[in-house]
Amino acid sequence: MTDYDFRALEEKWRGRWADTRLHHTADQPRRKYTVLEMFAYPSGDIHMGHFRNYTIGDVVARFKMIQGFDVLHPFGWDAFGQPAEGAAIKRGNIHPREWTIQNIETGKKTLQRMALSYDWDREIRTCEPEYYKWTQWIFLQLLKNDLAYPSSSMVNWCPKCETILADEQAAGGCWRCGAGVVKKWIDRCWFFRYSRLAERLLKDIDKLTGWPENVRTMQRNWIGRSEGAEIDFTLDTGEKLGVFTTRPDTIYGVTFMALSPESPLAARFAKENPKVDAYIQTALRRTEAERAKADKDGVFSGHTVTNPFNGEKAQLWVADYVLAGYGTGVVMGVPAHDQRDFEFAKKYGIPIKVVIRPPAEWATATIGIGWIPEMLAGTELESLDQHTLAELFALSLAGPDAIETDPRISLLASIIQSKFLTHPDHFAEAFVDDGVMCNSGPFNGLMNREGIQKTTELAASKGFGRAKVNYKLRDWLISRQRYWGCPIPIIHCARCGAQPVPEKDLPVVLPLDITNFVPRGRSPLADSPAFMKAACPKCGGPAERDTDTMDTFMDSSWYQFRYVDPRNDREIWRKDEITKWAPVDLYVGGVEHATGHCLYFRFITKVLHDLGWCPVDEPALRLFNHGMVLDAKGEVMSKSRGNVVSPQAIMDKYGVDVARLAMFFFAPSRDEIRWMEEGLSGAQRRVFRIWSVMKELAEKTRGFSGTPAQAALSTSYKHMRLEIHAALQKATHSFENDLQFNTVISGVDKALNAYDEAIRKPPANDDERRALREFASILTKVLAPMAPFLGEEFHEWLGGTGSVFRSDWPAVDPEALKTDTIEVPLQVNGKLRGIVTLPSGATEAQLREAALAHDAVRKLLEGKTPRKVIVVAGRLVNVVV
RNA sequence: GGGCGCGUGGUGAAACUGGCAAACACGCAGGAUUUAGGAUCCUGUGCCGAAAGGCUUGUGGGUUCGAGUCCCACCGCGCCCA
Repeated sequence: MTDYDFRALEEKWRGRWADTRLHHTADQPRRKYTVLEMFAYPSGDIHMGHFRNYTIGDVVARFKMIQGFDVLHPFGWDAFGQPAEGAAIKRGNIHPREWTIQNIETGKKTLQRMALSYDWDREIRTCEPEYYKWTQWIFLQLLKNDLAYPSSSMVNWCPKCETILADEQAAGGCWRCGAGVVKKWIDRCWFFRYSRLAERLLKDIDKLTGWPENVRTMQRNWIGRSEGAEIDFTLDTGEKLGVFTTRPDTIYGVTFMALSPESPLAARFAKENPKVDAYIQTALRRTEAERAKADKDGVFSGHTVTNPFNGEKAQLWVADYVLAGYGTGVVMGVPAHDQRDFEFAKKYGIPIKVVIRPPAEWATATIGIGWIPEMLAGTELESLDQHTLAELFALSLAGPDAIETDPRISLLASIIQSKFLTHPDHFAEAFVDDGVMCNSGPFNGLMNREGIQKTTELAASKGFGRAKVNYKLRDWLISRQRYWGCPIPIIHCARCGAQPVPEKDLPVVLPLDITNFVPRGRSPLADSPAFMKAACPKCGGPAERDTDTMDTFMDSSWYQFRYVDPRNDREIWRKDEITKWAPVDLYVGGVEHATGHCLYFRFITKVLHDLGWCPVDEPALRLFNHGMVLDAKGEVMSKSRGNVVSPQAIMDKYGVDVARLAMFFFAPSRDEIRWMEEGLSGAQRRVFRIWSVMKELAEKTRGFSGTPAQAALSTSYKHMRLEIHAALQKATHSFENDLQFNTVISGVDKALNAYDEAIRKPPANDDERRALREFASILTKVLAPMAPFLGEEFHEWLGGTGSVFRSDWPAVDPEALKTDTIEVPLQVNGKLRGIVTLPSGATEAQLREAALAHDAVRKLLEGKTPRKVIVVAGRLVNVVV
C-alpha cells in the first residue's frame, strides 16, 4: 500500500509556487536561459501533442533553474485564424473572439495543471490589440524599408477557405483544410520581399549549428537557389521575352517556349485567341497536384519567338507544367535535354534537337536503334553490323557537324535529321547528363559544363543575356480575405493611393460587431461601413481601409521576442529587455514547421535586427523537433478516428508526475511514440517504488550529510553509489543535450535496483548512511525536472528549504564512478571466449598475460603462438590466431 | 523521379569517438506473501539445441584484429520536395 496521494501533493505545491512566485522571470538575469516551445493555436483543449511538446521544454527549463540560470520560459497563444470563424459559422451564435477566448481559458487551465514552469505574467495572445498593434507596426516598418509592396497578381486560392494562400501554404493542398488549391486573380494584395533576404537566409543556415540537419536541408531546398542565365528572346511583336534557365548550354536545342498560364502575357494572348483563353481557364482551375500530373498539356499561343543565339524561330506555347513561380514564368523548351520539355514535345509533335551528344550506349539503350535498319534498306548502310550502327548512330545525333569524320555518318545523319528528329516517338527519354556540345554553332566540341559559362558570356557580351541567380523562394503574400486576423494598416485613397496608417493611430482595431463570416471571396470586413470608412492620412479626404487581414504566420513570426516586454504599449519592446533575453537558447516544436513558420520567424528576426530592434539576426540557437504522439496502433490521434487520448483524463487518473514520466519513458523525445496504457501503470509502479524508498531514506538518514568515504563502503554500497552518480551524469548530459529522458529514467531504475541490493544489509557505518543520504539527495534532483511535484516533496523531506528548483545541481563525483575491478572480455579472432576479472589499474601487459593464461583461450591456441594480441586498455583483449 | 532519415527480442527500446548486442522497462512463465488481487517481492525470459555448442541487429557484399555503428548494392518503411 502506498500513501502517495498525487492530488494532495499537486495542490500543496501549486499553492506554494503561486505564493512564492517561483515561475516569475528575473528582472535582472545574471546567467540567462531562454526556452520556448512553439505556442498553441487555441482550438478546443490541449491535446497529447501539446502535452509532449511542452513537458519536454519544461524539463530543460527546470533543469536550468536548478543549475542556477535565470530562465525565461513563457507561453502564449497563436489566437488568430480561420477555425474560429468556422466555429462561428457552424454554431451561428458564437463570435470568433468569444470562441477563441473560451478555448484559451480551457487550454490554460490544463497547461497550469501540467505543472509547466511558465511565467504566466508574460502570456501573450496574438488576437489582442495590445499585441497586434505591433504586428501592424512591423508591417509599417517593412513598408517603410521597401520590404512590403502592393500588387495585383494571380494567387493561390483555396476554394474551401475562400482565401489566398502563400506558396508554402498551398503546396500539396491547402495547409489548413487540405482542399486542392487553384489560381485566382486578385486586384490588390500585399507582399513581403522575402526574396530580398533569400541569399542571407540561405547563407546563415550555416550558422544554425544547433538546428537539426534535416531542417537545415529542408530550408536550403525550400529557398532553392539555382545559378543560370537569363536570355532575352524576341517575341514576334518585337518585345523582349526574358527566360531564366540553368542550362544555357542547351540554348541551341530550343525548339519551343512555354509560358505559365498565370503569366500576364498569356492573359494577353487569351484576349486575341479563344483557344488560348479556354486553355487558361481550365488550367487555372486545376490544383497543383493535377498540374503536376504526368500528362502535360498546353496550347499554341499563335506567336513565335526568336532565339538570339542562332536566329531560329520557336513556337510559343502556354503550358501548365510551367509554374508561375519559376523565374519569369517562361521556360525554354529543350526536349532533347529536359524530361518535362521532352514529354511535352512528344505529345505535340514538336521537334527534338540534340545539342549535347549522348554516349553510344545511352543512345542505343534509351532511344533504341531497332527502327533504323528498316530506314536504311536499299542504301549503302544496309549491311552495317549492330555495333558499328550504334556508334555511327550516336555520332550522327550531332548532325552535319560530324560528317567530316566518316562519310557514312553523313548519310545516317541526314536520315536521322529528316526522319528521326522530327518524329520523336523513337526517344524514350531526354538525355539530361553531361556531354559534348553539338549542333551548337561556335560551341561545338565544348564540354557542356564549360558551355554553360561560355554561352552566358557570349550572351552578356552581345547584350541579350546575363548570368543570374534564381530562387525558388517567392515573395510572401500576406493578404487574407478573412475576418479573424490582424487588419492590414493601410488606407486606400482614390487620390493618393495606398497610404500607411500613421504609427500614432495604431492599432487599427478589428471591429467586433461583425456577424457574418461566411466566406464570399472577399473579407467580411468589407461589409462593415464603420470599419471601412477612414480619412486619407495624406490628403484628409474620404478613403477606405484595406479589407484584408494578415496571414497568421505573420503573428507568429515575431512573438518569440515580445515575451521580453509583453505589456509595452509605447514600443515593440525596450531594447535593454531584448538584450537580456535574446536569442532563444532552445526552441521546441514539431518538424512540420520546418519551412513555413521557422523560415518566416528567421526572416522577421533579420528584418528587426537590420532595423536595430534586435541584437541577434537569428531567433533561436537551437531547435529541437519532438516526435509525434500516436495511438496504441500507431495511428494519428484525431476526433474523426475516435482514438484521442486526453491529457486531462490521464492526469485525473494518474497525476501529472506519472503522466510526464510515462511520456518520457516511451522513447527519446525526437522519436514518435505510441501511447499505451501499460506505460502508465509502469510509470505509476515506478513512482510508488520511488515514493516508498524516499520515505524510508528521508527518515533513516536524517542528520547525515556530505560525501561518504569510498573506502568505508561495502561492495554493494559502492555499487549503489556508482549507479546514482551514473544516473546523475546521464541526466546532466541528457537534459542539456539529446533530451533522451528515457535513458535518464532507466538510469534511475538501475540506481533503484542497486539500492535494493545494498539495503539488504542495513548500513554498517556512518559512511554508508551518508551514501544513502547522498543517494536520496541526487535521486531528488534528477527526478525534479521530469516530475516536479515529487522533486519538491522529496526536497522538503530531506530538509531542504525553499524550492528544489532554487537549490543547486549536484556534481558528479569521479571517485564514485571508479570500480575496484574490471571485467575484461577475452576474444579469440573477434569471438567472445571468456571474461576475466582484473584490478581496475591493470596494465596492458597484465591484460595480455591474463588473456593468454585463460583456459578457453589456451585451448583454442593449441599451444601455438598468437599472431597478434590486441589489447584495448580497460576494455578488452583480442587474440588473433 | 530527387533529397533526407530509419530498419535491433513477443513489445517500447539501449549501446559514448568501431570494442561483452539486447541495458532499463512492458509483457509472459514459475515461485513467495496475502481473505483476495489487475498490489508487492523473488527467479527466469533473443533464437536453435537435452547439453556441449552454434546462430543473431532488413538482405547481400566490403573494410577491419574486431562492425548494430564505417563503405557499396539491394529490399522495406517514413518524411520532405518534385
